[in-house]
Amino acid sequence: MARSKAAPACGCPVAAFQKMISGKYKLRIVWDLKDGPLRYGEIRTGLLRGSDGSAEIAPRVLSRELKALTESGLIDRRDFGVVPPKVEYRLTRKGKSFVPVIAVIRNWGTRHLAEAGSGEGLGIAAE
Amino acid sequence: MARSKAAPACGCPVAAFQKMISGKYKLRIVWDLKDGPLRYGEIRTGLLRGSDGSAEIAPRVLSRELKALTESGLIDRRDFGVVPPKVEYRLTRKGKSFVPVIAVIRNWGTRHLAEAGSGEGLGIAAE
DNA sequence: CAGCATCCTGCGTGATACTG
DNA sequence: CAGTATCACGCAGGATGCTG
Repeated sequence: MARSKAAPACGCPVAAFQKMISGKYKLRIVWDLKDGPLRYGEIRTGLLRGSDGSAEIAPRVLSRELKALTESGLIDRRDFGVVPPKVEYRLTRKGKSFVPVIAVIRNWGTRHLAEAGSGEGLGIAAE
Repeated sequence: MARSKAAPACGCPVAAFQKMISGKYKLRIVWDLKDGPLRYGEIRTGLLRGSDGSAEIAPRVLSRELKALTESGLIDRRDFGVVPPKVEYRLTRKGKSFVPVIAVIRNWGTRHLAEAGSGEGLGIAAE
């Protein structure tokens, strides 16, 4: 099965998936975005909940994750271009279709890892 | 830093999930194991299919992934202790419960990433 | 407020050689 | 056959400081 040329060698959706969500925050970001658009700062704040409180997220990191997600087509960047900068990130259609997948993961994790509901409030996988 | 606490701070199953499958081959390994136990060499060979043919997998890497998966409780190591070494790896109960999750991932990936049918044959998410 | 520029570090990953 | 040992490298990711 000669593969195309530039086509990544993965050959398996799983590899692409792993690459797409590589990074500590990507899944969290998508998940947090499921309830609606969020601003940069809101995402950042949301990421801090449930994490080690002491660790602030480097802008560089978050920025990169956001950009990667955008280029992956999971989220969409909306720049309002106003004086006090305002940028919102929202899920694309593709991103929304990905939410259930994360739900499955969370569900499994909750059952088999028993990682405590904790920080999330209670919006675990119930909705 | 200081993440060796008993109670992980993540607060979210997703983080644990990511950590558990961190590594390029872990998901592939579990997936390949779904059809039954495999020996070290078989896993290695199986991993090469669909990958860049040129890249051999370093034993050190595979070994570590296997060990990590074992410690994660997803797979079980069975050493026959015979002269020509023979070791089989098989999914644990937990590992088997994880297969459907991978199936969902593969399913999503196949639809939204259209990453080619892969070399997996076609037993995508059907079983 | 929402980023980008720069430096630095740990570890995941690959390659090679050796052993039980 | 099934690993372990060692060396080296690239990149994710954290910490600061600065800008439009």
